[in-house]
Amino acid sequence: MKNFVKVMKALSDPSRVIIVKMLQHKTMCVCELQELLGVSQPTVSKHLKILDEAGLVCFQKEGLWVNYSLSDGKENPYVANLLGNLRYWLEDDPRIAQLAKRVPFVRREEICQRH
Amino acid sequence: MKNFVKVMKALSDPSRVIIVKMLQHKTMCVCELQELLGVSQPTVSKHLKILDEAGLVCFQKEGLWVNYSLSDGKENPYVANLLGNLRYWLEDDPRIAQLAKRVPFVRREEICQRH
DNA sequence: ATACTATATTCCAAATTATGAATATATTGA
DNA sequence: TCAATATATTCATAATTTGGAATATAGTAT
Repeated sequence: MKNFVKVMKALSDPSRVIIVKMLQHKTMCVCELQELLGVSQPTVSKHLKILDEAGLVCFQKEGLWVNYSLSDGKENPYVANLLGNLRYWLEDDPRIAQLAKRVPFVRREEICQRH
Repeated sequence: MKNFVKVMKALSDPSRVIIVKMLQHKTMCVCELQELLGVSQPTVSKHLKILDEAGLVCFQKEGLWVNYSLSDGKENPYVANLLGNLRYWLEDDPRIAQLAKRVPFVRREEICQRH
């Protein structure tokens, strides 16, 4: 129950749903997501932590960058099912469709100082 | 997006998840659910309203009683999918398993004054 | 070591949510 | 019409959540 509710809660916030939908297109670091969503860096970090703790995303450190990607959901049936369905769900959402178009052009080299 | 988040939010609360799991077994009125969950009547009513507005449950009035049952989810893909999966999910949750055993013995005639 | 920078965490205020007591509503039966 | 009752709503309060400013942490390069 606790685990199920944690996954539902994680997907109960539009910003986090958008993060998930964007990560379907590309693994991204915090600053790329920040640029895309237009919110503060701590806000993105906190959303990512909630998604991580629900098992929806995972991350890999690469120097100063932390690359976030979608979890494969192997150890969590709720995650596997929802991430699978979210490939199709919300594709017609205006905001998501609009942001998705920008994903290929969001590049950390152009956002961050160090590169 | 709004609709998706509404469904996720509705399933983000343990009490509401329990209500859904109990309604898998039997259509029940408010007082039966109240008795089963052990919370106040207004609390049950409000949880049911949230579930109703998310499209997860529907109700039918029968005199003073209002019978709640699971929605068929026909007009909502998120609802259809989640209610379908919830037939299997959480079956091994201790609290849910324990409450489910009591469902057949919760009868409005023994709870309510009027019958 | 030191300066720099991407990310995480802390702290706080505003917004939202959950709960129950009190009250209102609606249906029934006399 | 009036009393009784199942459910819904209102109101107040405590708990949780969200977002950003400020700060801490960790990795990099000089």
